[in-house]
Amino acid sequence: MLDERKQKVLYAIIKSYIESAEPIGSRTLTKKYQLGVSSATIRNEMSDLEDLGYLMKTHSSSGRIPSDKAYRLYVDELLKIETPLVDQKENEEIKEVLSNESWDMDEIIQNSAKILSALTKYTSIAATPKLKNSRIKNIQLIEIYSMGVLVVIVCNNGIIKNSIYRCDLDITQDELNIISNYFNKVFKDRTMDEILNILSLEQFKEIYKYRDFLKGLVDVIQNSIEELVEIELYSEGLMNILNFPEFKDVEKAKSFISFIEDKDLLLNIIQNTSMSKGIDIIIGQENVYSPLKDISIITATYTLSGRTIGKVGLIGPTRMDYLNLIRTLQIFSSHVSNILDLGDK
Amino acid sequence: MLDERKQKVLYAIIKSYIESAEPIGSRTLTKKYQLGVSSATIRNEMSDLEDLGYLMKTHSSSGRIPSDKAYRLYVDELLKIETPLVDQKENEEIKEVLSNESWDMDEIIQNSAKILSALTKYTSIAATPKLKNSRIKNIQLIEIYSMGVLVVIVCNNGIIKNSIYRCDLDITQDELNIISNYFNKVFKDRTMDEILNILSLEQFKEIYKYRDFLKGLVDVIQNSIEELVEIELYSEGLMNILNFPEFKDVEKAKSFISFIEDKDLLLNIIQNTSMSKGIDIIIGQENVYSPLKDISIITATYTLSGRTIGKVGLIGPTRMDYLNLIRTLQIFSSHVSNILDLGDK
DNA sequence: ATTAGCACTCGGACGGCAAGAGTGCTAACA
DNA sequence: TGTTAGCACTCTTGCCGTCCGAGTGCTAAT
Repeated sequence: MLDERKQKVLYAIIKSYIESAEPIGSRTLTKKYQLGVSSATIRNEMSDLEDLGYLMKTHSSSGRIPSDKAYRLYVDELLKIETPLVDQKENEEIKEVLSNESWDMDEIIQNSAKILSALTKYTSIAATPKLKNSRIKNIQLIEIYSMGVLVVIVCNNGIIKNSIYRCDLDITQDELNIISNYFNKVFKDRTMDEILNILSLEQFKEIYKYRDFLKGLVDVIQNSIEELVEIELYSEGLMNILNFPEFKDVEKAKSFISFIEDKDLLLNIIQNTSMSKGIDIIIGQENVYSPLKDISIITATYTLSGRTIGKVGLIGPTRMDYLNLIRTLQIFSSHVSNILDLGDK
Repeated sequence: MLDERKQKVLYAIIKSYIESAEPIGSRTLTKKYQLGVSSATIRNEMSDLEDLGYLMKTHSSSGRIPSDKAYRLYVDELLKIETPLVDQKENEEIKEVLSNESWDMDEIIQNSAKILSALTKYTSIAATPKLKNSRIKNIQLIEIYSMGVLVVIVCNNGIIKNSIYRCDLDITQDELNIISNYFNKVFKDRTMDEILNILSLEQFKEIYKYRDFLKGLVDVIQNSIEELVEIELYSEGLMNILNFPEFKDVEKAKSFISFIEDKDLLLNIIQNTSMSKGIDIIIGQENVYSPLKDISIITATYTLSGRTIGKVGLIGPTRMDYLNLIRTLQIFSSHVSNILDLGDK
């Protein structure tokens, strides 16, 4: 464990580096922060901190920059503070901005990413919920003249999915109602996963006379459910990273961007963080994906009726502004959860 | 009008510059292309072309680069060729890639932008149709237990919009059917614009007993239609721009990006191009928006049953590969139109 | 344990210099 | 008269040496 002065020095360096992105030396540090000792003393402390693995030099006579280990110490400290110092103004702002939302869950999540990146000036990501375990609330078939049948699936969490079943068969709305009533009986309170498993023509023996019609319909429903179960990943504010000096080199920027655009990889990484409630942070090389050993990812979960169903996060250089981002993300995820719960009432 | 040799020289310079982004000198030009004369002659021709406004120098002893006027001459020539040399392979490729599409028009347009940027490595944009003049085909109200009423609006061009009307009022599905039948009667064959104008409670005197219920419903319908009438602009492949040497300077890249992100401005610019069928090109300073005097925009229209309803385009440096992009865009827009017409059958 | 002082080390900015690519002009040529 | 070879001149780019400032690490004094 670091003694008090070492920690004070380390935090000062971290803060300075987060601010300026420049290595900092002992003399500048003493001028910027009141540390109560001379630059020579700081010099010794810095040397010790380097031996302990918290600081690094970019070259033999440069100032020091924090290592991943230092950031880890720093954020763990930040996360210990249970109730974050909620900035009332920011709180209201987020609430305000989120409140003009529609009730469509997909839209809420996607917009969340947009708002978050606009608010923080970082790149944001948001993953839609895994719907494996959500249930079908209602399924409706509606005749649309000359086009076919509109299939509307409503889930218990407010998600609505519709698709068109194009068919030439003559079928009346009354008959469609019979079929959809039957579906509702069979699907009632089953999870998506269960439905995918049992979905086949044999299930519908009792309405066998519609089998020609059902044949195609079952496919349409299956496709719809598969799309619902799929996790979607949105990212916004990609461009924000161009404002960070560490990405002024276009090649670096490009590699960052192709990383973000590889949704599968990204999804994998954030799904692997703990699904427990709260903030999760991956710093630099803690990330298994080596090409991007100098970016950090902060994620928060959002919940629906208490269950964790998705994630929202921010990505930036390891030097990111953890203090403020953690706070923003905490406020944000709780507001999103509230809105989702409201939609589910 | 330019004599044949001048034109030949000019086109060689244009092609070379499109390829390499480097100013080219007389000697290099003669080595690269068989022009049949010596570099000194070319030198004279280049000097003439500069006087005519087709070429520019980056500094007093540099090679020449084409001016906007030169590109204009060049693309006008290209556009004169009525039937483009359709590359059969590319044709098939685009067809293939587009064929896996859903029937949702919004999705088709958005995916078109994605595919186009992936195919060309340029930044693409696509504008959804103006639906002012499309008509409502069908409107349905569906009860969703404990959530309210699902409002489904189907347009004659296959677009479907649904929204939830949250209300606590007790109303049966039979009553909902009465209301939606009434709506269908009133709205039948009216355009969106017309409906927006007449939409008010007074219209529904005959079903006055539902007025409490209708009060909120009318708002929901109005919002839905307003969203349908709005033009949406998608852009994809923003990052592709970073591959062009002219944007290796991060500041330039940022200004390009903020231009693309200003959807209103962009929409304005592409809406102002002629709505006639075919390809439209804005080169450099032809664009009224001065901050980006060195980018070009190529747009093509797509149609639904013969009527032009939207645009799709590509954006890049003025030095963009007009020849191939025009061809790709032509093939592309005709395929998209085909798919839309199919969905409308 | 702390601090002042000093020698030493880098990176970055600046200036000069040579090489390379290009131009414009002139004079000779077919 | 149009074309070409030749030459002087220009401008960019990369390279090299130098200088300066910010930093470190060590030693000796407090």
